[in-house]
Amino acid sequence: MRGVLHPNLSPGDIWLRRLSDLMDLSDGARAAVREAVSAPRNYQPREHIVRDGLEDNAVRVLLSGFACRYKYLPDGSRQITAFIVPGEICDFAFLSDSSASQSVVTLTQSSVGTVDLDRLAGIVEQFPDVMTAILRCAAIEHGASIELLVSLGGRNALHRVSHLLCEMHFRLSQSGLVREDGSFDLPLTQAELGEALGLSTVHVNRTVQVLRRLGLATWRDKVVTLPDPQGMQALCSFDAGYLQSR
Amino acid sequence: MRGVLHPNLSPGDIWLRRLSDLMDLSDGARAAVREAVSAPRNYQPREHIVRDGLEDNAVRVLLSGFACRYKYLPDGSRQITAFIVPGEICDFAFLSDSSASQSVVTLTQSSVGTVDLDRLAGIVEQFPDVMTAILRCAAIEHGASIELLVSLGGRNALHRVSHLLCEMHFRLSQSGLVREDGSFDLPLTQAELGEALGLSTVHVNRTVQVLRRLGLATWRDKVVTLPDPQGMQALCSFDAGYLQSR
DNA sequence: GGCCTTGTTTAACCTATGTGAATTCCAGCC
DNA sequence: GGCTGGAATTCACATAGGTTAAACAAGGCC
Repeated sequence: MRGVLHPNLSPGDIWLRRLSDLMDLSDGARAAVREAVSAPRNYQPREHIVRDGLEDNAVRVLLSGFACRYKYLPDGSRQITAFIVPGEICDFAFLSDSSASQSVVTLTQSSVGTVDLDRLAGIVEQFPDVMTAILRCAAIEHGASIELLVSLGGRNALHRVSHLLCEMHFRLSQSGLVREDGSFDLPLTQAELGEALGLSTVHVNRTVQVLRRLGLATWRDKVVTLPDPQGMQALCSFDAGYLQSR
Repeated sequence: MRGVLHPNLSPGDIWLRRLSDLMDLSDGARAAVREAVSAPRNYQPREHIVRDGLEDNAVRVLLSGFACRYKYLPDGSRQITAFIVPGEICDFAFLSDSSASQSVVTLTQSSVGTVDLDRLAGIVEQFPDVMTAILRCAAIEHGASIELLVSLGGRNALHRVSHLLCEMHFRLSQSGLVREDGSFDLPLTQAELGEALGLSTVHVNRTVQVLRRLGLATWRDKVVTLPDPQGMQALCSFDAGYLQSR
């Protein structure tokens, strides 16, 4: 039956889509990429995908669900450093076998595909554009960290929250996960948002309510709607440049 | 006279030292790297090395002096995202012609060497280890951003300041810029420290004084001394892992 | 239907850090 | 030897956001 019911669907498609957005890829490269992604493995919510940056010679791509990267602080609290949405690479340590030990954990039920590192090396050798695309992923990921750093260092709570909502809106729309009416699933708790934005749960809540009162955002049952995306972006001076390839 | 007075000194040496620390390089690779670095160009304090991420096909390496990378916030204030010390690459945008527009500006009189991108491509092709070393630089740089992000999101003022001092101590010692007695030049103003750590100048000052009273750090005339590095590291749970290659 | 559990919301109070404005310090300079 | 300008320091006061705890809502489960 393999391939009969979904002759054109493969787990690697979502990653392929992401890479193709960042770099024009030849048909050969496209085929190689999509075939390189393994059968997905499923994860429960709060299950670790990567622990302390320890790897096993594979690139992991989130195929569905929601995850985050984080580091622990000495007092036991957790600083979330990035949210990971479908189509994105979970951890870029493979690029340099670096030792910056972050962990990656799911926030919802998720599925993850893996690409064997040796196999990827072969693909990259044959199709250098794939390496370019991956480096662009890494650069965007770095750009997003920097933007979060800027939020933490220089923006107040209202701007932090709205900037993050704008970012998620943009990223999820890239992956085709924003609905017609502008709403999208954001399966985070307010506590988790706080762990990323350096805010207490209570204050995240206060801030979300301000956005509601301003008519700029609603967030109920894990669904966010931005009725006035322009106004939202204006509020926090959001500019998606850092999420795009030039 | 060229080469006579300093037969073994070349502007590229400091970069070579850095790359060699991160990756064992063959003699051929070493020679290629050191010869690839152009004659240094000098910069005055507060002069831009890179503006808005705009490039001109060259990698820039800080050879001497002190610089920082930053982004402006909408209110005109500046968030410093990284300090750059001698031997480090000013901007990694060349790796992916990314569009995350940061600027790099000197903090002191500095000299900068450039490596032509085409030439670097040739070197990398012949000596892939050089690429590995550069990717490790990039990973460490990313690790440092993440650590700053963690500081801003989760550490109080005292921990932020001491963590940064520990980091500078470590990085400068890697470049051989820490003296026997443990002191090192830190040519920043307290205002600039605040722009990196998300603190007001006044509060940076208060915090430095606490460190002085604790006997953990002195900072006078742009010279920092950490009389008790262990104690300092313990105070802020500093772990240099993120600054090293595994 | 009652009862956990997890997440959101509200309220009262507290504190780390910001702000604005002097003041002091010091290095260069005329 | 006084003047100037940037940096460090001090002081008085303001506030954004943290903390603790309690109330509330809703989904799963026996």
